[in-house]
Amino acid sequence: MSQTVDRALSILPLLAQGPADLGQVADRLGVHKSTALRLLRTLHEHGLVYRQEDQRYRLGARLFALAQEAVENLDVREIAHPHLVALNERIGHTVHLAVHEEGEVLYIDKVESRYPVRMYSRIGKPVAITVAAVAKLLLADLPEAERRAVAEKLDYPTYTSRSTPNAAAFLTELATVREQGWATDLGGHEESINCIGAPIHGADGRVVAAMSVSAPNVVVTAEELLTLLPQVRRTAEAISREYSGTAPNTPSAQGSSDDR
Amino acid sequence: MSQTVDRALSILPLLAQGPADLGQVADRLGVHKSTALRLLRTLHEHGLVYRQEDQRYRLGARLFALAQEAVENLDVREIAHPHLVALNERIGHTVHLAVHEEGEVLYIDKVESRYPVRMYSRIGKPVAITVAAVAKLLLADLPEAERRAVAEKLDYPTYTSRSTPNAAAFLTELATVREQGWATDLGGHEESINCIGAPIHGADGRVVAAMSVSAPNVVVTAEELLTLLPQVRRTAEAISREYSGTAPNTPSAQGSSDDR
DNA sequence: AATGGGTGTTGCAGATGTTGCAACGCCGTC
DNA sequence: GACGGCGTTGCAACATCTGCAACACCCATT
Repeated sequence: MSQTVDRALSILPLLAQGPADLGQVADRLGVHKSTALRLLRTLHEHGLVYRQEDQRYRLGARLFALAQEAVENLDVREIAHPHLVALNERIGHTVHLAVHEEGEVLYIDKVESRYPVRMYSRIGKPVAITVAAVAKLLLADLPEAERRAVAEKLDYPTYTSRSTPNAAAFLTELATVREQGWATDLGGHEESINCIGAPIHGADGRVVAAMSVSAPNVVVTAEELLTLLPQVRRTAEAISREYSGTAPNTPSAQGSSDDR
Repeated sequence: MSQTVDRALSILPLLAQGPADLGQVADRLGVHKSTALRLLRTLHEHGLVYRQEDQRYRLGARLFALAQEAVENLDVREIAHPHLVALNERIGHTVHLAVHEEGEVLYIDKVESRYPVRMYSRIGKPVAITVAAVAKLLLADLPEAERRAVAEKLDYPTYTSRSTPNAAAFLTELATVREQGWATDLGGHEESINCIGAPIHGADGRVVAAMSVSAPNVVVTAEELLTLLPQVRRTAEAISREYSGTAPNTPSAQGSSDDR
C-alpha cells in the first residue's frame, strides 16, 4: 500500500539470507542505488540493519530485540511454558508449542532435555505445514471454506514416503484430526521422527495454539509414543483451562495443575 | 532520511510495548489516522504486524522468522576472521576460534604467524575439552544443570601434571571462568604451551564461540602471555559487537574496529 | 605514479507517491 | 433512534521520493 515502506521492508527478508552490499540490494529490489541507499540508511537509523566492517549490510540487533519482545508478549506461551516443562520432565522427549498466524505455523516455544531455550533451534521457524502434527491441529480448526482454500494453495513436498501427498489427502487428514481432537506425524517430515500433538483452546472454543511431543524411532516406537497421548492431551487441556480462565486460577501453587 | 519509512518503523517499538489501536498509533506518531492506517497495512502485508481479534495491532510473528533466519545464516568464522588476522599480526602468536557442538568443542579457524590457514592442522578437530581455554569458555556458559551433567560424563586424561584432574576441579574452574570472563590453559595440554582465551557473545548474550591465543613457553612465559589478555578480550568484544549487530549509533565514520 | 574499474555518496529537478481532509459505513451505547 | 467512537475510502494538493549524473574514494593494475 505504501510503495516506499514496501520496498524498505522487502530488504529485510533479503538480508536475512545473508549480508549484501548496496548494489546487490538495489538490483534485487529493482531500484536505483541511491534509492536503496536511502532506504538502508533509514533502516539503519532504526537499528534494523547493521553495517559490517566490509560495508555490507546485515540484519541488526534491534530486530532481534523486537522479535524477543514480540514472542514474550504472546501470552499463550507464557501460560503454557510451565506446563510444557512439567510434561517434558515426566516423559523426557522434546515438547513444542506452535501458533497459526497469517498462513504460517510457527514454533514459539520448545523444551528439550530439561533445557529451556529461547530463540534457539527451531523456535521462530515456520513448520512443515502439510505434515507437522501442530500444523494439522491448527488448520483443522479453520472454517471449512478457509480450510479448503488453504489446502489448495499449499505445496506438498515429499519429505518422506509418508508425507501428505496432496490437498485431498490433507483435507481428509484434517477432518480426522478435527474429529478426534489430536494429531500425529509419523515419519512424515523426517523418516525416523514421530510426533503426537494436541490442541489448546481459548475461551470461545477456538484453537489458539497447539503442542506436540517428538521422539526419534530409535528411542521409542510409534506405538510407544502413542501411549503418551493421554498425558499430552491432559497437558493441553490444563493449558486451555488456564488460558481461557476456566481454571482454578491459583496464581501461586502451580503444583496443583492436573497435567500429570 | 526517508520520512515514510521512518514513520512506519517507529510503529514497531511502539507496538513492542503492547497492542494498540489505530487511533493510538496515529496519535503517538503525530500523523493522521488514514496515514497510520496505510503504514500499518504495509507492515501487515510484510507480516511484521499482526491484527488481533479485537482489531488492535501487535508485533507479528514474521519478526521471529526473520531473526531466526538471520542468526542461522550468520557465520561466526566469516565475521571473526579479519579480527583474528589483525590480532595475529600484532602479537604474532597462533590464534584459534572454536565452537561448541553436540558435546564437542571444535576449532573452526586458526591463524598462525601470517599464515592464514584453512583446512590445515587442527581445524575441524575436537579440542582437549577438559583443559583447553576455549572449551572452558564454551562450557562455562551452559546452564548449571547441564554443565554439571557434562562434567560428570567426561574423561579427564592426564596430559600433563597440570591437566584438570576430575569433574569437581573442572566445575570449579568453569565457575571461575564464568565469573571472570576469560580463561587460560597453562601447560594443561602440552607441558610447554600456554593459552589465554575470551568468549564471543551473540545478541542474546549467550556464548556462541570462543577464541584463544597460544604460545610456547620458550617464546613467552605465562606471565608475558597474560599481559596480552586485554588485547585478546578487546578483540573478542569487537567480534561480539559485530556478530550481534550492535551498531555504533554514529551513522557515519565510526572509524573501524577497536580491537587494537 | 598514473590509470582504470569498482564501490558508495551527494545535489537536484521532475514527478510520483504520500498526505490530511472530509465524508462514509459500521457498531455499540445512551 | 440518535449519538459518539472507530476504521475505512476517494481525492486534490503538495511534499516527498525517485532516478540521474557527477563526484569521491579505494583498490588493483600498468
